Amino acid sequence: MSPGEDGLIGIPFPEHSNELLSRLNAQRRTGLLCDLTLTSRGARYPTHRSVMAAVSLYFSRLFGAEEGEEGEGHGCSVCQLDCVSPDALAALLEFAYTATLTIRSSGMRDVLKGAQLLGIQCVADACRDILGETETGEDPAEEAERPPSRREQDRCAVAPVRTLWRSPSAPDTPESGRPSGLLPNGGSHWTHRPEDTPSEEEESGAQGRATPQLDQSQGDGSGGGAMAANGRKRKSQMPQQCPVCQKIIHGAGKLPRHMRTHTGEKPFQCSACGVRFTRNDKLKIHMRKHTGERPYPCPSCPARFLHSYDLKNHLSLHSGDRPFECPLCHKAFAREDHLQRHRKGHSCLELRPRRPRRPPGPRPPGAFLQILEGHGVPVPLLPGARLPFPELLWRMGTAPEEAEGGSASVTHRVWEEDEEEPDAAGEEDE
DNA sequence: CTGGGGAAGGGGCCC
DNA sequence: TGGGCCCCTTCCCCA
Repeated sequence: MSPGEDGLIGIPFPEHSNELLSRLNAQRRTGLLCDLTLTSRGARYPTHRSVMAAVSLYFSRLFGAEEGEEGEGHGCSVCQLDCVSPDALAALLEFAYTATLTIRSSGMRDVLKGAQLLGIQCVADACRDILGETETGEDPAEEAERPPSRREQDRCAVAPVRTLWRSPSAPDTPESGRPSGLLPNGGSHWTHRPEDTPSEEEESGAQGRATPQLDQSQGDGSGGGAMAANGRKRKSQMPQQCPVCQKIIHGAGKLPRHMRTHTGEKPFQCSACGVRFTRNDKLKIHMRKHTGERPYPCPSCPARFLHSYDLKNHLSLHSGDRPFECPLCHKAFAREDHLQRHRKGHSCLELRPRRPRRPPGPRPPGAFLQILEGHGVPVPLLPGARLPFPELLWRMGTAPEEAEGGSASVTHRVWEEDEEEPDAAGEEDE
């Protein structure tokens, strides 16, 4: 920079946000600087007010309202949230500090409920997507935007809530400005508890539990790690179910890799250009661009390629092979994805002739949802059936009812026996 | 619309 | 069981 050009220089530290969150999480786990304790049915979760206010609209408003009041202490507060199950609360806290929501499929609904109550919209949206739900009767955005009502909190409590419990020392202050359903307790203790749950004082033995329970046991089998009791050798490629999208991940050690597709975590950074990747092998391939390495030479010409599949595509040009032919217009393509793209176009849809019906009989398991991606063929669903993440299920290649625990509420067929078979069905049997 | 490059994500195999 | 490596499919983007 020349003298006189006193411009601002922005130096990015892409790791900063991750490190910051990681250190806050470490503080939470050790209780360091925690100024807020959330409790749920005996479980205690030390946390930080600032973090909760940042992640939760509910706490944002709660602490915002408190900010304006005088005489309210800012020491260590306790907020009793019996209307959110302990596991769901733990998962939401873990999300707040790690940007990763790790839950069992069986607990999805509790987490959704908790996220709605606490105004953590992104989590609520994700849970609703996975559950295939839409907000019933209300605008989802508005639902997540407003703090939970007293009625909602009552509805979600484990035991029926008849009265709001409050400490005898709690002053008789009006509730205006404070999230409904919570009452102050000495300025720093809000509670909303069922009558039959122990009070904080009674539950002094309850220890803080700030970590999700997923890693403790997968007794419900959703983790796919169950070992046969007969001593038979463990299957080496035990499939595991993603707790977020319910997808079955095949291959030992592949679940953490898959989970990064949800978290967006990209721990592998290119030392040359700073680009980050979710996987080490992708970074390795990327590095070839910097090193100039092209390990896949064409035997017929000087061309060299970064990827083996690039070479494969290239070789088809030499050979002239176009093995992928459109069944409608009979145009041939060297690449399957180009054929798929072609078939998605309108031209073939319009010219599409009626194809013979598939003979009756069982369909291959992998044939389920592929037609969804086909030529705009209407998908006959059973009445009331919904299809969450259709593209996901389509990728899975399994019927929802075949997927373990995933989208269990989705029961539908793709076609009726009397209906015309979609084009893609001819390719399913591969 | 097509050809080609590249990225993303999943599965198989191996250690 | 986790991770590395490789191959594959699919999708996106650009010319």
